[in-house]
Amino acid sequence: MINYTDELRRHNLKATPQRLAISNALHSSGHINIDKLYELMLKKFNSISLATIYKNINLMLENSYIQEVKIPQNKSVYELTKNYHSHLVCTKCEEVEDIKLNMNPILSEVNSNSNFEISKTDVVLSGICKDCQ
Amino acid sequence: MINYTDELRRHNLKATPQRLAISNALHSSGHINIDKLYELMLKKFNSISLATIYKNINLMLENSYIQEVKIPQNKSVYELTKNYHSHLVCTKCEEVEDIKLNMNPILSEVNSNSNFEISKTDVVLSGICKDCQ
DNA sequence: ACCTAAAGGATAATTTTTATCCTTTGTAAC
DNA sequence: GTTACAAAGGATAAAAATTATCCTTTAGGT
Repeated sequence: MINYTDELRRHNLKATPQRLAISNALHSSGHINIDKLYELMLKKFNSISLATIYKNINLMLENSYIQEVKIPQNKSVYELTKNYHSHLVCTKCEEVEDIKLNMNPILSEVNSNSNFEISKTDVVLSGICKDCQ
Repeated sequence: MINYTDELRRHNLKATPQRLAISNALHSSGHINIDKLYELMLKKFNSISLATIYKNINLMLENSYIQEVKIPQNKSVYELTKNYHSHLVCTKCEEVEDIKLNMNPILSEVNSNSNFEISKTDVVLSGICKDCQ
């Protein structure tokens, strides 16, 4: 149970109990979608409003406290902002895991093929995870 | 104005005027979201229903006639199914373009780092396109 | 030309997300 | 520790996005 008070404040977010709980849910799940997050939060705060979830997710996104990961053929999941990484998605159990990949080969390939100035790369690799094989 | 009758039938889709028009809109725009597609279609069929757009997009996706591309911080766009490729998204003009990239460096990196069996890769590179620089 | 399953249009219903409004609370200043 | 106030939470309405329903029309095989 990590205390995210300072981390929230560093992103200009007041450290409310709901936000601390959301932070911990994101941390322990790694990646979670809105519905599952709401379910989890209801266990801690039996009267938390779905609007609170949405308002916080949006504010946390704006302040770069969290990131959205768009999953092919599925709902978006959210994660605490970390160093740059890519994602592996298991199409069977739907788990999402982080993976650090070297983007240089791709970036240099784009440079030589086009005049595009890349500022961000989003890579999602789908397949079957170790446990599901 | 390409005739997509056969191509539709090859994907078990009846060649209706609406579907032929959607096919051409996808072809000429390259990538388009639901709203813009609906706008375009209204110009051809002044009484086309938005439900028709949704029903067709979903059926075309199921039959792999088209593909969805999830754009970071934006709405999904749709494209006619083509050979595998990645996407460049301009964060200024929002245009999406295809780019052929060699995924082998990434795939072999995943192989050596994990036991994940990759079946699909989705790569979206965001930045500023040639025209917007 | 005929038949029938499938598609289109209109619209209702659902689902998802955002806005509103009032009460409560985190936090900075004293 | 108290106070003050902007900001956050909860309840709920509203809006936006997507899907379902139902009846009419039509594509495409016979």
